[in-house]
Amino acid sequence: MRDERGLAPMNNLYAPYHKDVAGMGQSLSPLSGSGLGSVHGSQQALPHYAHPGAAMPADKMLTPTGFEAPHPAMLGRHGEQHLSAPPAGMVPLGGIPHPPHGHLGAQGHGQLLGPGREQNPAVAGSQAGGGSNSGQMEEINTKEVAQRITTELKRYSIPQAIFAQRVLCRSQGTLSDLLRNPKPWSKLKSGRETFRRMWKWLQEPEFQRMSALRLAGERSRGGTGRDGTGPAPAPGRAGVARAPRSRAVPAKPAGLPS
DNA sequence: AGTAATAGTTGT
DNA sequence: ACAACTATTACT
Repeated sequence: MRDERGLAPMNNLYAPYHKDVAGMGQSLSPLSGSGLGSVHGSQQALPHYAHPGAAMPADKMLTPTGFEAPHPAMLGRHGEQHLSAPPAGMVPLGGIPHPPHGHLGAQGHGQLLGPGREQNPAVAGSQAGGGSNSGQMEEINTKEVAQRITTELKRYSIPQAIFAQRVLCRSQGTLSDLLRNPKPWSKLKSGRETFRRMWKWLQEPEFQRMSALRLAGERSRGGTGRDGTGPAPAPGRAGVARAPRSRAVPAKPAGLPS
């Protein structure tokens, strides 16, 4: 019985467009009054992606004017081990983004992290006081990130295996371990990459997050009946040759290996 | 049955 | 030594 948080398993698809999970408990953003509200509601203050001058009208949101390169799922899932300095100047990276709307407490009771092995410097809570560190990533509070990822995954019913493979390019076991036993940033060496990806994912807008999941995990079973993922005569290795820039949702690149 | 968690092992 | 993978087990 180690169940935490009363999750309402009403959502099957990772679609952000949850009608409104009203009745779900408190995890739902309170402001979801307007249909679109819910989408951004979850997003804690979106940093506007640092866009000076150019405002980002809603109708233009499809064009990620800000970043398109730093995408794990987009860059192919092969060699990723080496992170080459992420595009600087984007996410504000702040201590811990506590959602202003407060959907925190999703669980209701205390965190499950308690046990003991927590040597994390009390970094959390550095939110007040103009902590906006614009600039590159500083240290990520792995504990917090892990917690948030766990929550979000549950919220959308995204299996670890999917998230791990699609977004982090890791295996399920690895993710599970990382989420349950996050090592302090200072103690991480190369594992930072993975956490960075998680962080990055959290920072993305809904549709983009889902895109990442769907991009690589296009596993439609039946449904429209048309999808080249069926037979897939062994794509072999490459096959990741998609257009560099797709307008609006890239749709589906191709079947997914693995 | 599906998903999450753990163990044990391997590669860098 | 760290990070991650696979396989296995446990739980829902």
